[in-house]
Parts: sequence; structure tokens; C-alpha cells
Amino acid sequence: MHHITKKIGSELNPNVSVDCVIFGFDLEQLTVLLIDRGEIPSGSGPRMALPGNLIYDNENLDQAANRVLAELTGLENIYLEQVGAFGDPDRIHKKSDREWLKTIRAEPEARVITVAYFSLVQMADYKPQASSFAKNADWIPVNEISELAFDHFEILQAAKEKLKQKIKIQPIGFNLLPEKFTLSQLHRLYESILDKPLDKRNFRRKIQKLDILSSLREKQKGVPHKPSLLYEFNEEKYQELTQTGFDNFGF
Amino acid sequence: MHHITKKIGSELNPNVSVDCVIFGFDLEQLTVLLIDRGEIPSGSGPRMALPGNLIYDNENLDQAANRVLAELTGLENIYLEQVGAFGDPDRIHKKSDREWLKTIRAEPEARVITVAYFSLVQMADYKPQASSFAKNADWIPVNEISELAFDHFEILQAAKEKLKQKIKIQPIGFNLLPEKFTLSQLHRLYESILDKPLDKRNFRRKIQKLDILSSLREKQKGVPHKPSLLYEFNEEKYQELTQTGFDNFGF
DNA sequence: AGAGCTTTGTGTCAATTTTACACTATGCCA
DNA sequence: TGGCATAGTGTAAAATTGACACAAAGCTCT
Repeated sequence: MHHITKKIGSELNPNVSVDCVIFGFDLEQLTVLLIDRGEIPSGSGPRMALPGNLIYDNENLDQAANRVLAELTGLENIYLEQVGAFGDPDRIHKKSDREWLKTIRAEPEARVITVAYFSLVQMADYKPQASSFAKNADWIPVNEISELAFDHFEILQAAKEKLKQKIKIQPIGFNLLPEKFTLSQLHRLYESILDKPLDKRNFRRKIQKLDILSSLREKQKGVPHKPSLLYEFNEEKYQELTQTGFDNFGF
Repeated sequence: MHHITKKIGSELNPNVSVDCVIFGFDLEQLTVLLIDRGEIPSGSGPRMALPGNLIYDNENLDQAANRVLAELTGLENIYLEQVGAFGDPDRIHKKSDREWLKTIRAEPEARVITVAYFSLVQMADYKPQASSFAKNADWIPVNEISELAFDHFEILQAAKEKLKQKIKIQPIGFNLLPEKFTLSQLHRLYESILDKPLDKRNFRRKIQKLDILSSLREKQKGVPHKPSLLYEFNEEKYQELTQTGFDNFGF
């Protein structure tokens, strides 16, 4: 028996999938959008999984990731970046995973290499809801996750690490925050991602010196404490900054 | 028509390949091992390509990369790291590439996603030689490369960038140098990879302060100038260093 | 209206790190 | 022995980092 891979229109490629690690930030901690596959048929096994699916033969990998993201959340033009490929021949060795695949795939036994992406979204833009093969979907704090379907936990770890490295180099964190945010929120975000405490005053000093935030003459409303000033990320100033050779935040 | 992917023994998977960006360092500049596909049948097109091949269905991606590397160079236990997946549906759109594939692949028209790796080897350990479908193989200085087969130039760029980022964080550069090397050689290596000049004295001070080199009581021989002291990378000291929370060189 | 709670926002000083910079030493070669 | 090439070294000014504490603002509750 041999493989046949002739491309006809937009056929699913049974050997390659994309999985998305969709990060959110609830202003307290980093979260990930997971789908709940529901009751696992044969006994135990993790119910939660990363959203993902097979790719079509006529789309490239970035397109596939964007499509999956859009199909699941309706979000488009979201920050998206490849984490890497995961292709252990027995990444579907768990019995619970095999059985689940039988219910959603034409070729549940096929060997699948998956290309993982991570994306950063503003949680407010998406309220999780069940869809297609997801009985349910939810934002789960990253630190509370200890097991996932397939090799998704491993993928999550890799995505966290990639995010950690990336945020030291590029100001991508703003994708997780609302348009207008406070310095404290940004501070907590960095602490969550880097997974270590950062001195409040030193953090503020560092960020402000870079001069990539526009201070709005506007304050928080209705908070039961001193209201904070609101800021916006200033893309243009950041571009200027990179032209001076800036290439890392030094965290 | 549909895909069939039942796994039987160690069959080639026609949809997934690995390509290796094998970096070397000739003590002057960074080089890459390329294969020469020979005269391109139908007119023009780049002759040079990255070594790579389809994966087997029973091996994981790292294994596939190691295998390809071993098959091509005989080298084993070499530093190897994934760059990412490249899967544009028309990454084989060049006529010259299509024709070449006809001569080496069972299914030359199949859509192939490739997983790119970069590896670091000591050039002295491998003298390029023709093998299988490579009419020839050669170490080419990275800066002299302006086009390659398929999307290999794009892959090369990504590999360079990954190497650049990685070397700021981990002392992987030593994999490119002989066991015993001079500080000047290390200095030139960093300049090549980071693609910018580094002040000699400041570079030396920084490296020496980290205390991850063992100074050998041994000098260069036969050089037509003041001989340099030789050093070795000290893995144990580096491990100690990481335990103190060290996680970047600050380049 | 006032007390209490919560979070914001701010400055300084010491220690460390970075940057810029030039000359002598050593060994080969002609 | 003189010339050539690279190795090896120190310092001072500037910038950055790290540690640290208290007043200000707005809400809530009584």
C-alpha cells in the first residue's frame, strides 16, 4: 500500500494539522483557550485539548492557522506565530485520544504531524462557546493546566517558552491587552509571561524610558482605589526605536 | 481520490520532509553545507539546495533530521535544533525544481510540508563529498548565497535568525569550533553570527567574566604572529552558571 | 463626613555594566 | 635584525540596574 496525495481542489491533507495555543490575559494571569471534548468514552483521559484541525492542501500553514482560529473564534487579523512542528509517531498513543479521533476524523489512525502556533488575543473580543467538535470552550489559567490531550501539554510548554523569549525582544504583549491599559496591567502581564516578579518602579522606569507608550489624558473610572492613567501602545514610536538598533528589552 | 496513509513498517511519508541547514565556521566566516544538484535540465534555476529528504512514517522529526544528517555526512550526535515548518503549497513552483523532483521522487507532484532544522558542526569533521542525489556538496559562505532551490533561501534566512537569537541565550557556538580554540576565533564567530562588530576587549572581558572557558596552558603553534592561548568550553561551569539564574549573554 | 481600604505613582543612591579607545608583547618571516 | 601580523591588556565616563518606602486618590462603609 502506498500514499496517494494528488491535490484536488481543497482537500484535507490527512497527514498535517495545525494546533493553536490561543493566549489571553484576564488582567490577573495568562490564560489559554481550550476546548472540552466532553465525556471521554473509555474511562479516563484528559478532556481538554488545544483547538486544531487538519490543513487543506491548497492553503499554507499560516493560512490554516488563521482559518482554524477564525472558525473557532470568529477572530481575524490576530497576532499569530509559529511555535514549531510536533511529529512523534505516537503522539496519539493514549487510548482516549484514539477513540475520540474515530468520532471526528475520516482516517483516525493516520500519522499526523502538527504545526503549532501561538496567538495573542484580547479576551474581551471572544466569549468562549461550543462549536463543531468542541462540546465547550473556555479560558483556562495557564498555571492550572497539568495535562491535555495528545501531546498538547508539551506544545503548550513550548508555546509558553516561545512567548517568553519573544516578549523579551518585541512588544507583542500589547496584543493581549485592551486598547487602553494601565501600566500596572502591563506590569502584571510581563510578570505572568516571564514567570517572575519584576520590581514595580524599575519596570515602569524601563518601559517609560523606551517611549513607546502614548499617555492618554484619561483615567480609570469606577475603581475602588486611586484611578490609574491609561496608555496606548504607539506603533510608530516603536518603529522609530527599532531603527536605532534596539532589539531587546533587557528583561 | 483521497489520501491513504496507513502505516506499514517504515514507509516514506510523501507529505513531510526535513531539510537541514548545516552551519560550519571556517575560522573566518559562517558557512553552510549545500548540495549541488548538477546541471538543471530545462534552462536556468539555482543548482544549490539544502540537504533534506522525506521522513519515514515510523520516525519522529528529530530522528529524521539526525538520519538525514548522518546519511549525508556520517556525523552523529551533532547539535540539532528545529527552525520550524515551511509549507507553502507552491514552494515547488519553480520549473527547475519540479523537473528535478521527477528524477528523485516517487510522487514528484505531492504537496510537501518540510520541517527545517539547523545544525552546528565542526567543519574539520566533515569533508564534503557527493552522495546519492547530490552531484556534489560544499561549504558555502553564508554571505555569498543569494538564491537556492525551492524555498530553501527563505529557510536559510530563518535558520540564521534562529541561530542569532539562540546564541544570545545559550553557548551553542562552541559546536562550530574545534575542541581547542582561541578567544579571537570565538570573537570572530560571534561577529559572524550576530552580523555586527563587537569590540575585542569588551568581548573578551564579558566571556572571561562568565568563567565558562578553561584556559589550557597551551599555545598556538606555527602561526606567523604572536601565538594565542587555547581554551576549551567548560560544560560543568556553564551548568553552574545557569543555576544562578543566568539566561542570556547580553549581546 | 470621616475612617479605612486598595492601588497608583514617584526618587535616590550604590553597585554594576557598558562603551569607547591605543599601545606593547610575541613569534614568524624575509 | 627589522618588519609584519595578531594577541593581549586597563581605564575612565556614562548608562543601567537593583533595592527600597511613603504620600495621593478614589471608593466604601458606617
